[in-house]
Amino acid sequence: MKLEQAIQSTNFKNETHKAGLNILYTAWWLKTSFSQALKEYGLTHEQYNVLRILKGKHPTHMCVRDIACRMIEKSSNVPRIVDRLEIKKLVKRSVSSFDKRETLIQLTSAGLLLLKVTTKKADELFDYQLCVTDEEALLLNELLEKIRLKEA
Amino acid sequence: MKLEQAIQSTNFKNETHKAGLNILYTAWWLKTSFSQALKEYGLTHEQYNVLRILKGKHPTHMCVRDIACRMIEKSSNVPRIVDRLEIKKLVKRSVSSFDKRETLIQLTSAGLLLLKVTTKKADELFDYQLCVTDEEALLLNELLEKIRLKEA
DNA sequence: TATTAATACATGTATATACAGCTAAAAAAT
DNA sequence: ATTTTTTAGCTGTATATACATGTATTAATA
Repeated sequence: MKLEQAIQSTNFKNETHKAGLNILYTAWWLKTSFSQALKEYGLTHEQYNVLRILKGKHPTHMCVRDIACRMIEKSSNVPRIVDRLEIKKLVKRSVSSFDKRETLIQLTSAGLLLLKVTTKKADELFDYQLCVTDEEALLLNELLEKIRLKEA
Repeated sequence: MKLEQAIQSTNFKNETHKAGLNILYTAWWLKTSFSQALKEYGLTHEQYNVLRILKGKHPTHMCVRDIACRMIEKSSNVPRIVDRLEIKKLVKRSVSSFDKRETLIQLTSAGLLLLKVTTKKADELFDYQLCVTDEEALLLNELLEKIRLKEA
């Protein structure tokens, strides 16, 4: 669907302005598809993101700060997301003995198992849902990284 | 900043997978910059979006459903966003005489004035912040619309 | 016409974002 | 060694998303 149909608007200030809205809309669309796929496993895409990040270090734990700086949305409230995951027994909290301020988070075996299933599902979704060739994806990545040049 | 730095990850399944994450991250970055700019006017970007949509029909009113289908994020809860705008006296609610189920929303003069100021600011931000040429923006738009081909 | 279905919006709940403030612990400074 | 500053994570509040349900009104149907 063209952006014009999606948001029922035709007068964009210029092509760059339209690109901004197009990025926002595409992100919403992608996030929604993704959330749908995770729904049957009782995970939100933020919870899934935290589990994925933890898997990168498994079986070692990670502190909250290290998880936070790997999140796609930097203003995510990681302690609260971990709360939800802990209730579902997908992760385990412990206090660091090196630095008692730090909370260490670790995947449980249930978390690891659920992650295995959902990762397969999520990867399939990405491959199926995103209609671009590798070359186009590469070009898209270059353009997105260029558009963000004025990043703080 | 490269995506790899932004989310401290290097092993993407493939270029398309990376593009998906890149879109999500870029959208977050853009939304954040945008919200920052609107902050001094006490508006969230969703509230701004509703005001912009209303302006398209001003001085005529619009019903909630028509606003909703023009929102970038389709699952936005428009009645609640209108609540906030109404408290700030930026919009006015009234009941349709044709169909008493419909709530009609209209910009107030205060809303119109605030929109004038914030639109200038927002447009400047877009032009300044997004580092692409018109040709690149056009290409980006084509790629984003292609990637969404499997849209429901 | 009376009943049923559909529509428009409001409202409730769980989760998340955005951001400020708090507490405890560690690091730095005096 | 004591005080101050910084850091890490938790908690509170306002707003938003995602989704389900409720209520009034209109449209459709028997």
